Amino acid sequence: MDAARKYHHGNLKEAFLKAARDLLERDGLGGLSLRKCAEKVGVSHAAPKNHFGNIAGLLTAMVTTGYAELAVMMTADANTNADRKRRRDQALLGYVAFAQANPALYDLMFSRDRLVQDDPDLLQQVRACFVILADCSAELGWHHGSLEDKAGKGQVAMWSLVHGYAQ
Amino acid sequence: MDAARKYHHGNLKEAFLKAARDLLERDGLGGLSLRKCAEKVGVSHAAPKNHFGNIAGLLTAMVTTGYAELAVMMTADANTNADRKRRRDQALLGYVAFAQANPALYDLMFSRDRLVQDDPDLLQQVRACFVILADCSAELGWHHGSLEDKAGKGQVAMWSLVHGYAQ
DNA sequence: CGGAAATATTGACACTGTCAATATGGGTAA
DNA sequence: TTACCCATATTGACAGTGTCAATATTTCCG
Repeated sequence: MDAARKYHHGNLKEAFLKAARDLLERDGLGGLSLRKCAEKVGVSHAAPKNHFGNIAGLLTAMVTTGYAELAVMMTADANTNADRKRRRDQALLGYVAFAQANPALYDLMFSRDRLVQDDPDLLQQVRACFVILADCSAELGWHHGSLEDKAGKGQVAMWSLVHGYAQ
Repeated sequence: MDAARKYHHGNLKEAFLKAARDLLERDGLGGLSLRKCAEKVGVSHAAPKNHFGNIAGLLTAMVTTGYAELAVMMTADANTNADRKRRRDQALLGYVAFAQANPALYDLMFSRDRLVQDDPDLLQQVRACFVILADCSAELGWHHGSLEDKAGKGQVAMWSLVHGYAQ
């Protein structure tokens, strides 16, 4: 059976994520609703219940893919033979580029409410992005002070800077 | 006539702002609605229309008062005879203290949607807070480079740092 | 082949923001 | 004082939302 036509109507989960992403960037968060997604996909309004539970689940899943894409954009040069400084610049520029390319999604990624904050998949992707930024700050000589400083304040400061700049 | 009993039911605008603030911190942004505010104040559900237009207007007015309070907390020591470093620390600590004391409101203050971004009162209060942070960064010797750097990058970096830390 | 489980639909419900029409009362000019 | 105007508040209605229970449909597997 075609992987895109599993079950009754295909891979509804990914279809919903794509529809939600389109609606988000086109009409903003205010123009995004479960029912509009369902109509766009061509299923009934209660279909997403099985896959996401509630709208927070859908938004959380979408944001999780956003963090995955962010990590990709920050590590585009990771496997090239560019030097460390070049890779660090790529990471920071990739971060800002992602925020500019997906403004509505980026805002949603930092929305306290509306998301399932303790979702395991979400936390995993967030940590992955944090690690990348951690490597950046480690290469900047910000790790003066204790090891705890290096593992904490440095990366927090790095994320704060680039996040504030992007915002 | 008593200032608190103007018109039919008193100063409804401030009453709504207070009710909205209470609901926001108690139940979060998801538990805040125009109708709940109206019920809490004791008026009909369409009463806020005259004062705020729509819910974005109410949230914007509430956020505007939030920025005003933030400025107050950042300048608590402004008129004392504390030295510059002391005042700068107070500003940054006041910023973080405000964010911790009003988490839901603080999140809302950085919400792109839901607010009327070009509201004149809001912009004025935001600029006031920005100026305070600008003074902080100016005292830190971050103004290397051109004057434009001093007036731009420095303050942006300062706000980014403290905002990211608070978040 | 047949039951079990996953998946999707239907219908309903409470709740939301918004609007038009209407009512109410204060301020003010005659 | 009186009559009018306008700011303010209420009522009723509407479309849209998320969510749930009950039901139907399809796929999977023994």
